[in-house]
Amino acid sequence: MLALKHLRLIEVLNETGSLTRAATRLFLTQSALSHQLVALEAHYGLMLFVRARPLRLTPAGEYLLALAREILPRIDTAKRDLARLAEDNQPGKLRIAVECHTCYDWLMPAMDAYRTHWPEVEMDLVGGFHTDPIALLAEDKADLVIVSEAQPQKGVVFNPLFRYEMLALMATGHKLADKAYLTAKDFSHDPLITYPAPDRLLDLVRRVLKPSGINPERRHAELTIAIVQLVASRKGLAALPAWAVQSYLERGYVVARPITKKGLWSGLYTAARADDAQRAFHLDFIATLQEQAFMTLPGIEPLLENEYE
Amino acid sequence: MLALKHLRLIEVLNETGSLTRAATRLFLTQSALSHQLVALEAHYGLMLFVRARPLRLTPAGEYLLALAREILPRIDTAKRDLARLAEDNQPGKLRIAVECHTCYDWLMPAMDAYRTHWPEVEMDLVGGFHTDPIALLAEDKADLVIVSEAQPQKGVVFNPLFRYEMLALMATGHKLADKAYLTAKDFSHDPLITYPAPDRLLDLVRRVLKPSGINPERRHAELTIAIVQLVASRKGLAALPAWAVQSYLERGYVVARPITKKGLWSGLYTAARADDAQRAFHLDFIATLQEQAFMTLPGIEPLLENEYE
DNA sequence: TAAATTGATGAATTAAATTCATATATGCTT
DNA sequence: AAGCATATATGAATTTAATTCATCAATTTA
Repeated sequence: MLALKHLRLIEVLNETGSLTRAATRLFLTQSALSHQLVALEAHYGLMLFVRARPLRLTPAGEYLLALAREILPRIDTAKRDLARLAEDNQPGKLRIAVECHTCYDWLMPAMDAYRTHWPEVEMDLVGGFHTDPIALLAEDKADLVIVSEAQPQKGVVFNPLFRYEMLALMATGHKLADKAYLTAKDFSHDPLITYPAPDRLLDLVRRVLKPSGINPERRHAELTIAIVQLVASRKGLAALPAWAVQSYLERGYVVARPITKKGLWSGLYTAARADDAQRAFHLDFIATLQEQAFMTLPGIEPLLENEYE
Repeated sequence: MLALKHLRLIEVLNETGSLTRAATRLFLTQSALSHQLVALEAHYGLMLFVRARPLRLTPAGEYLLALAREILPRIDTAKRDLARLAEDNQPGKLRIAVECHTCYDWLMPAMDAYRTHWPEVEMDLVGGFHTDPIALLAEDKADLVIVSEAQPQKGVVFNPLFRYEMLALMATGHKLADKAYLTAKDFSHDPLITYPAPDRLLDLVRRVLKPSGINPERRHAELTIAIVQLVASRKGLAALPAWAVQSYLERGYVVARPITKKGLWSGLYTAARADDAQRAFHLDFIATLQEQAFMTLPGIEPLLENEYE
């Protein structure tokens, strides 16, 4: 009894305040965590969390949280050190190319966290836009690319990061705001405000508008905040990841609606050369990206299976 | 991967130098530990132990040993603290009565170790000899008794500690030393040197000599070393636990032989009042006794099942 | 007040760990 | 160097533990 998984549970449960959200972060079900928690509490005859929403720690729980914060980083460091020992000590390189504009928001903190763990790995961002970013791998101009589709390709390994919902943005009081969700046709009257990227990379255009033969007038902006500002100023509609606009929605700057009845969900993957893809420094970067994403981005979901180290 | 059990394995394996001995200490089979070790090594693509006898740590193994020594005591302390939190904070009392003379050898270090973990528990040794030590529990003169037999009794809970072999001791060159093992008849000619205890507590007499109707002349000594000295001086035979005489055998003072073909094996148990027996401070004392015994006494075996916390 | 979300729970399922049986390796003795 | 004793490795069978599934009860939100 009292295993590392219990310490992880307590740490995540304290952060999320909910078994359901903790389950997402730990790639397990709510039921699994409930069983774990109940078993641990029963074993010591103690309550660890007050059963209210959000879940709050009891003093005994606080004690274990302190233990977790002391022990787990030490264990994680040890795992990395072991992985390093197993490698042939040739330091790795991570030149990262990013397809999606919004990604920078969470990529930066992830890179920061990673740098402290792997100071010897040289990191770089490959700037500029590229029609085929995966080609950068073969050309040896990038070592890791973040893309929105895992198109199987020889010598390239993809790893799922997470999936998220794209929301349609409109000005408050826009007539479309009366609808529960938008369809392709709803986009035909207003200009569409997007990042300056080819249609291929715009999920809304590629997967919803183009199949319906709808091609609205365009207007471009470089930054998320600029797009939101244009929408709020009734210059048109936009489609952005839910996690990128959450804060603007809360403040009431704009209104968001799902796209199509089921919602428009996109995924993100990493792509890398096959030989790099199994090295420890590389796998740990992916793990860090995910951890950071699930920690900071609201409403994202796991994408396929994932192993927690 | 990399769980606390792996750290325990590495710690014990480093101490014992052998999977077989480590398995005894951890109440598992050699096979289980071999699988654990191989799995861990395979996961990180590293060797942790050099496969020679005795098993020796590789640098990666040393790293994990250091980790184990850092982490495990912290975890063990936390377990005790949790148990303490669950109790109603009423400190426990441990008045200990011991039936067997030799037991003091390992009881003292165990009590020392325990005292550092549970400073608030008042410990005492109940001196003198008692015809029925278990009665001391009901009389409230002792809280824990170490006995050699678990005679079911109402209100008394027994816990197995370990089993060990009793060896017959004789002077070097004694004619019985030619035999591979001794039988009851072999004890009829020489005096029998024992602790000053009633026959009921002498396993050799109770289980081997008495059933055969053999009753040799007696001679008593208080201390193990005195008994060994008398045997070496050809004053008679003795029967003592293998772990109590190992060092004398190694130095060639006396010779030891098994008693009966299968060997004469005895067990040790703790006995306590039922209400005490499930309290954390009490269970942890038993765990400490066992840990100390398996750590210091050679040739002892587990007795029935046991849960490692 | 209804609807939605969340946690709890027993049973079924799946996965993991351990044992068993046995082969292979190592070290010691003669 | 051969044989013996002891230790480790390993695949398969078994057991045990953990997770999921399906649902209910409780709580919060609309």
